[in-house]
Amino acid sequence: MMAGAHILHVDLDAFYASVEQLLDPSLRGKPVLVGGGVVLAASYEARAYGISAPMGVKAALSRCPHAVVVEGHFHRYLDFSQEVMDICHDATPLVEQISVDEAFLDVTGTEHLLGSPRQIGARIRRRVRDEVGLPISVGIARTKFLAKVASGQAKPDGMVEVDPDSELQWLHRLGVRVMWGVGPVTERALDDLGVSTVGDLATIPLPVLAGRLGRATAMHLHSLAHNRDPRPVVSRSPGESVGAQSALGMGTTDRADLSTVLLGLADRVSRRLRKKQLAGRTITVRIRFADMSAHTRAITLPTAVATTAALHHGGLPLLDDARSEAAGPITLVGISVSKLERRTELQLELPFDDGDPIRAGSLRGASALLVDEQIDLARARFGSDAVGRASVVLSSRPSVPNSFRELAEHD
DNA sequence: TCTGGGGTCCTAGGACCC
DNA sequence: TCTGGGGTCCTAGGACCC
Repeated sequence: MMAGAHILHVDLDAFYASVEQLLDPSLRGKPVLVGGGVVLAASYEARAYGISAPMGVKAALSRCPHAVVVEGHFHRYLDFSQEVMDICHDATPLVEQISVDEAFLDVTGTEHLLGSPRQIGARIRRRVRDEVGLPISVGIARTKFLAKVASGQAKPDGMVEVDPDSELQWLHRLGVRVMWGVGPVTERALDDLGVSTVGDLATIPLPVLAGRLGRATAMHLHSLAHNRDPRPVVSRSPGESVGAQSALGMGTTDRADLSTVLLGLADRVSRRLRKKQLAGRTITVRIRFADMSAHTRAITLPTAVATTAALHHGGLPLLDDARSEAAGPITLVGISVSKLERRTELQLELPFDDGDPIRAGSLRGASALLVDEQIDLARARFGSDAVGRASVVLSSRPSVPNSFRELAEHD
């Protein structure tokens, strides 16, 4: 990193749980769990009992019987997130949002205008607390890695600035789990090498590390342990895949049930693709058996697709194939689309009852709204399985009819 | 503690091309 | 009939993150 860079990492504390406490004052000061089967977020009051995501709610309640479990207002979370990101953008245009509740800010060179990084961080924390109502922690350092670790050390509701003159001393005393890229498996592998702190890690020669962890992981961790992190803060790319998945409780072996689940997921994914005006060439289906073993199948198509029917039609054979890996109930089904392309045209298949059961084709992309209206229209006419029936018709035909323009003209 | 839903990145092998 | 070295694309699995 160039000397003198000033990077902030901002991280909302227990985000979902904090929003719930904001929306319902009776939850404030209490242990709050957001989630259903598993804990998605736990308030700090709950964390004091050793609860953390993704622990099962039952297990969490056995540790803290008086914890309050709430389902969560997931649509609201995005709004709160956006308000916070807007505040960040007031400090610098160079904001890299890395998830719903975190971002990096590069404030290098804004000192004259806005004050020191510490003053900027303090102002962001104050504004988020006063204007949004949420606690947020801030880490300040010369690199993204150190800033991220610092915000972790600052939690909850604090701010930590890493002194540029003593970065290594500060970093090396910490446990390796603070590093991005070290999870349970890597932590165990490092433990076998006698490594428990970042300082320990820095003493291990790169070839030894690579032999144990693989080349890329080794180089990554080796660099970070030696405080080398040249990654710049960049405004976020559009994303590389869109997916949806659903856990099925006890699971099922029934193919019709699985097909229905897949259809629902395909519909969710296709709606999001259309909203972003994206389509993808690779469809990946993922399943899980009761023993948690996971299997995936993928296919890459010659052209990008974005419709429910196309995803369902493409994904069902993949699901069938993945199922052959083992016997027993499927406990999770997921589908995702990658190799995304920006679309100027949107595809659509709809069933009709005028003798010709289906028309399919493309529509000029500016009318994403129109497409959603068309699908809603089809649903209203044919019921919720309209798109499912369309896909059945499609699968019985060798090729997709290509005259949707007619449909657009019909309406 | 028996596990949600959204993602990213890496590895290894195979097919295929020149 | 047997065969190098380099590259790209694809697929399956796995680790990790929030």
